[in-house]
Amino acid sequence: MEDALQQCRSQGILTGSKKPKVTLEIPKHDGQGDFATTLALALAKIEKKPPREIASALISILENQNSWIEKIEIAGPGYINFFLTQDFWRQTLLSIHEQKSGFGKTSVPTKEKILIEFVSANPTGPLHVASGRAAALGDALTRLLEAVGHQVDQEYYLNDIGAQMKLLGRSTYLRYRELFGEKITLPEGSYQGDYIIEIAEALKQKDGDRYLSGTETSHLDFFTQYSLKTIITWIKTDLHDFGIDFNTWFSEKDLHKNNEVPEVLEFLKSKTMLYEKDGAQWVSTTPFGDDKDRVVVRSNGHKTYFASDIAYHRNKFKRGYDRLIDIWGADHHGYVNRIKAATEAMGYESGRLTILIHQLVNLLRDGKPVKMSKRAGTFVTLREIIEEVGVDATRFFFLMRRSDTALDFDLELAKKATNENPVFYVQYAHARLCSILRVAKSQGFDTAALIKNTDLNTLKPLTLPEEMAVIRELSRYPELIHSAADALEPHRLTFYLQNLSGLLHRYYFSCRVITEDELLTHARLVLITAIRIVLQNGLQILGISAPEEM
RNA sequence: GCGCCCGUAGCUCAAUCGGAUAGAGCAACGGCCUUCUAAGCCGUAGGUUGCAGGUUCGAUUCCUGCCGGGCGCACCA
Repeated sequence: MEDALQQCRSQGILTGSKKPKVTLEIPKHDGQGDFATTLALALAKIEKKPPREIASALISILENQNSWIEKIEIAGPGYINFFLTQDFWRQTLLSIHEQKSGFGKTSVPTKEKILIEFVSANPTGPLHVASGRAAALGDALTRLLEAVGHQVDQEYYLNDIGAQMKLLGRSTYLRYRELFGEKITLPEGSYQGDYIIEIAEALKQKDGDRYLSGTETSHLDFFTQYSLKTIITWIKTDLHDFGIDFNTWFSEKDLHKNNEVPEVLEFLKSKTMLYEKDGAQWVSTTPFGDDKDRVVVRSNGHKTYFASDIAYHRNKFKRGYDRLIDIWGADHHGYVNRIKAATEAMGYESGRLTILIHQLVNLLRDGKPVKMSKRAGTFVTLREIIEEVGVDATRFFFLMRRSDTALDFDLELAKKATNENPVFYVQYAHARLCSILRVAKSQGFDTAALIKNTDLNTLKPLTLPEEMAVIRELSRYPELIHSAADALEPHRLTFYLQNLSGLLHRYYFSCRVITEDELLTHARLVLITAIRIVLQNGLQILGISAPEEM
């Protein structure tokens, strides 16, 4: 297109100098070609000529230039619609079989080194639903970004120090005493879930009554560390069973141990981004878009949580990452501006930190909201959900919506979900393909050999509109992966897979793959194995299995 | 009060950088299994894209105001 525009200008047909961006899109409706461009519309203003006139000038250059082009039409106000030959589409099947699991991924080895931090729930209890959404999102994003050539590490930030930790230790300690018949009252803000009793019980089994004597203070640290260790193990196990193993578990305690918080404050001071007021130390975040400057050291000498957060982000950058992605729940969105401002104050480009906000999950049971509170212990855990619903369905469910819309997760619905859960629709499409392949094999077809001997000629029997529709959708896959990765929106992939599955089911219904006609059967086997590859590739990115039978 | 996110079919959601006639699933209604898996397919119905302006060839998309919902606004962690 760009060449055509250039030629028009050098031949004096068009006279403008500005060059609009040339984009190709896939039209929504039949009869509008395989690809279309709005270039003539965009040029109309620059050239001061009617768009249709510009379009016909462009077409005169474009015609007969490319053997894939069947015909070109001008439509509506000045769209240029391209109709491509069937060979063009068939040829994408060859490239799918050539690239296999690499189809849709870029061949460029490493573009950027990215650290994606997600879940990072406080280790004061088992993971619950909202963390599951973050987990599914972060994990799918990781593979999406890897598919387009980035190197991605996954990190979990552990808030393993501070007041919450003390409270956790205290809660376990009191439950422990309770197990020996003592009457206790849990203070305001304690963790009251049954899992605390579970931890205390395990300790009683292991060590008996040895912590009954002595003061609470003398045992508190032990109880804190013991509870913490137990809970971290739970969290790791739950995530592992959900299909996620983080590259690093970053401890806030280590951050303090290594003196990084005071260091970052010194660093900010050296950049004149730190000042003292009212006995406290403040970071200048306002010049970078924050509403107000923020306190990092309180007048009582205590460093705020925000101070550790700044130090943590500096630590990430210093480890050599080009880009950081944080995934936070909507309940933390108020912190986006300040942490972005703080990283800018340290001198890091704002574009290098992306904070992705996901809206909260409304857990429903029979359509009624389940009130959840970690402290009161009334929450549904991620484990409970994956045990009841299954990993595949849970992940798919979490990834079906754009991250910035609230997600209703009805447990009863998800549990009985056979009809209503779309993951089955996609997985069934895959299983169906496998089933055809099994039958083909039993009838003596060697699909692998057929694929090896495929070329444009052997694909000629593929002529039906249903077949072209599927192939067109397959060819769209690499571009879809790129745009989903750029936008950090894995949900686009779930929609794509549902759509592709729909095309397959429709094709299955209207055409038989295995027929008397051997050449046709060959071509169709090549087609369905290509569909299978794309379904597998897509499901792999989402972290969902592709079953061969259902 | 201020800030961020969302308002699209009865419900849950899409809509490729501002593009053509706004699409799926579920629910409803009517059809399709002597055939490679009916966890499937086909058809019908369903809309003033919250409201009102603005920007332009063109707006679900961008801007302003309003209405409604969610979340957040500490020298807390």
